Amino acid sequence: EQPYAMPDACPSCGTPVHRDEDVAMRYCTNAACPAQLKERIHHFIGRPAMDIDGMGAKLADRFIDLGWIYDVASIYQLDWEAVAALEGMGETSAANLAKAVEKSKNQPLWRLIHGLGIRHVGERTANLVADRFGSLDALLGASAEEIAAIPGIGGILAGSLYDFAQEEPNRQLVERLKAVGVRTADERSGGDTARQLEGVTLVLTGRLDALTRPEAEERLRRAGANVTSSVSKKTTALIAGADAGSKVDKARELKVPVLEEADLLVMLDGRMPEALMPAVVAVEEAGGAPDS
DNA sequence: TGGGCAGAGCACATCTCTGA
DNA sequence: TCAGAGATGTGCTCTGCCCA
Repeated sequence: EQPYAMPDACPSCGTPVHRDEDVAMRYCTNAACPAQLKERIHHFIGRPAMDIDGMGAKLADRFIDLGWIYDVASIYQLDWEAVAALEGMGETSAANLAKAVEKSKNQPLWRLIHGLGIRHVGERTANLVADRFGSLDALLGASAEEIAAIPGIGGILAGSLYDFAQEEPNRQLVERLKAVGVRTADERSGGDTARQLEGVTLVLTGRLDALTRPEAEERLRRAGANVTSSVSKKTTALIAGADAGSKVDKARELKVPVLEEADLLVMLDGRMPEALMPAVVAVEEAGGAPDS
C-alpha cells in the first residue's frame, strides 16, 4: 500500500481538475477531453440508456480511436461494411450491431435523456423529465423554475438540466440526433394505458427467468409503479427472483411483502397478485403513495 | 469445433441529493 | 439533520460470437 494523492490535472488531457466545495469528486473541465468522450459514449450505448445490443465499451473505444465515433450522433453514421472488415468482427456481428443501432433510434425519450449524460440525471430523473416535457425540444425551452417544479427534482438537478439545455454544443447535438433519425419525443398515448400499479413502490432483486430486470422495470413503470433500487419502509413489495441476496432479509426485517417472479408476471398481465392486495389496500387507505 | 474474448446481467458498496 | 432513494463504480459469472 502507498499513500495516494489525488491528481491536480486530468490524467487524460492534462487540464486542471475542478472540485466543488463539500463534494468529494473532482472533474476534468475540458469538454473535449478524450477520456470524457469515451465515457460519454459508453454511458450512451449502455443498457440503462440507449441499450445498443452488441456494442460495449471495448468496441466503442475502437470506433472512437479510429475516429469513426466522435459524439453520440456519429454512432448512427457508422459505415457497416468497414465495421464488418475489422479484425474480430465479421458480417454477422456487423449486421447484428447495425440492427441494434437502428433499433435504438426509437428508444423512449427517458432513455435518450439519460444517455446524454447530464450530471445527476439517471434513470428515475430522466423518467420524471420525459413524463413532464414529452420532448427534448420542450425540455430545451424550459426555464430552471419549470424544471424544478417537477416533484422529485430540486434546485441542483434543475440547474444541471437547465445548464445543459443552455449550452450551444448540446443544442447542436440534439439537432444532429434528430437529423440522423433518433426519436426525440415520446408518443403520447392519450391516457389509455392501464396504470393499475399507480401508487405502488416495488424493488426487484435476484435473477428473473421470463424477462430481464430492465425489461421488468420498464413494464412496471409503464403500469404506473414506482420502481426503486433499495428496500425501505415505503416499499410496497419486494419481487425476488432466483439467487436473491440481502434485500430479501432487509424486506423481512421491515415486514415488506416478498413476492415471487410468478407474482410479477401476474402484475404485468394487468392483474393484482393476492400477496400484494393487503399492501395495496394500505396504500389506498393512506391516500396514495408519496411519489404518485 | 473449441478456445478466447467481449458483452450481458446482476449484486453490492459507497457517495450524493432531495425533501421532510 | 436525517432517512430514503438514486447515481456511480466494481467485480463476478454466464453467454454467445469470431476465428484459427
